[in-house]
Amino acid sequence: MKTPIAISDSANFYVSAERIFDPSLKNVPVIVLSNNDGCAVARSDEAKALGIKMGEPLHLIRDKVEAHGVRVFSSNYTLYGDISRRVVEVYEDFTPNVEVYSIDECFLDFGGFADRETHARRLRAEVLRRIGVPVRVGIAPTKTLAKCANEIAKKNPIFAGVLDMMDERLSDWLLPKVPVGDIWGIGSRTDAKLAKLGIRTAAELRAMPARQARALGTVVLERTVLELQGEPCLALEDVEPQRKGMAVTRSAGTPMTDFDTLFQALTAHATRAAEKLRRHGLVAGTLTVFFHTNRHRLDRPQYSGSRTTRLTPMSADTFDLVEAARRCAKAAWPKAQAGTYSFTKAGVMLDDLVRFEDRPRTLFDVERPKSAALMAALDQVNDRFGKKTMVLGSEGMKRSWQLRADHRSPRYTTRIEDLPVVR
DNA sequence: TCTGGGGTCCTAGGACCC
DNA sequence: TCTGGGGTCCTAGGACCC
Repeated sequence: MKTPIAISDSANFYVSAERIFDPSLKNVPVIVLSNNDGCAVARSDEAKALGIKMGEPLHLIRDKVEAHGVRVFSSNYTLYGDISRRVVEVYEDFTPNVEVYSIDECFLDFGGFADRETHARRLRAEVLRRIGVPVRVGIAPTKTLAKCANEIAKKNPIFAGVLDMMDERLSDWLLPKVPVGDIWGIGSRTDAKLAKLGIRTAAELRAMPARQARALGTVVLERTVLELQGEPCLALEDVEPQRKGMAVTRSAGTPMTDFDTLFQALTAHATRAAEKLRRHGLVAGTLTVFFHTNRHRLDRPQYSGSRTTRLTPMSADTFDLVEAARRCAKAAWPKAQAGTYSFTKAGVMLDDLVRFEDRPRTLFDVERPKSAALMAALDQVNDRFGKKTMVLGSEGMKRSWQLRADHRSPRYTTRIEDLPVVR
């Protein structure tokens, strides 16, 4: 039998977290707002019952909030992070392998337990007893099916928070009742495409040939179909991956119409981004700046600008990042139509992150990676080891050149004379 | 002058997730 | 008037190289 995978998620997590410390919040409508207090991002069941939607702007629900005495909170991510870690500790008592998927969701290796449902119910009771947060558990042979099971358990109180869908007869019976848009990985765009083909349920998507799925969407949709068929394409990742990028983005309180104002905002974002990098002990290899007009105002002229630049050397230095952001902003700024647009959102994104201690110590100017000498070196490597080989190992090398397989792979520094190690 | 195959790199943007 | 922020992965197209 295939290894059972469980996913456990907390119900209305931010609200549940707030309720731990304030019993007066029980059984009353509660919402938690997004960063700038703009939208409702978590709602208690009572708030949902009032028709408050996920992501709904606060200003559109003011009347409801006042009429029903909805308790409103700004988000407190420090608190939620702490609660989340404590919930994970409980999970770790119930399974050897935990993948922390998000602040309120974990995939759990449920292999080797004879009575999975009882095990899940015990886990559920223990999280509630020790932390005070209600969770729901879905179990299935693949992550996508486990998410389905979790979703079904969430919507149907009859399951009392646990659904084990390892038995195929059970998924055969349930998947026709799951709207295709509820499946993990199917967003609104794909949902619309599938609707045109008359595919409305998880069971119907499961029946789609993998090739057709790939043609209609991408490899992602193909994997979703295979996972629905019970073939695992997504492994349990129980080691925390090195993060690949980070971003600092904000909506502007007052729209920005001139370059200096935009650059002022971007300077603040780049400064915060540099601090964030250093806090995590990282340096970045790539910086991207973007800005765009208000997407909710289609009656006004729209513009979105973005520009990416390489940071050489890789850096977490505020000055370097601000300078790079300035270059990018200038390049993306709509000079010809200056004054036409008012920008309401801007951000700085950093990619190709590596730990500070792993940063390449450059002995030659990587601004000119295509210098004749480097190209000659690459050719020489290719001649020697065949076209496929580009990544040079690091054993016994003397630093002189930097080579890599592609722009995302790690860099290696070596001398042409010392090329024996090739992978 | 035209014709190529086989690559990498870079950029921009789409789609989805929580 | 006010409508989030921070991530991941994938694809396409052009520039450029030999």
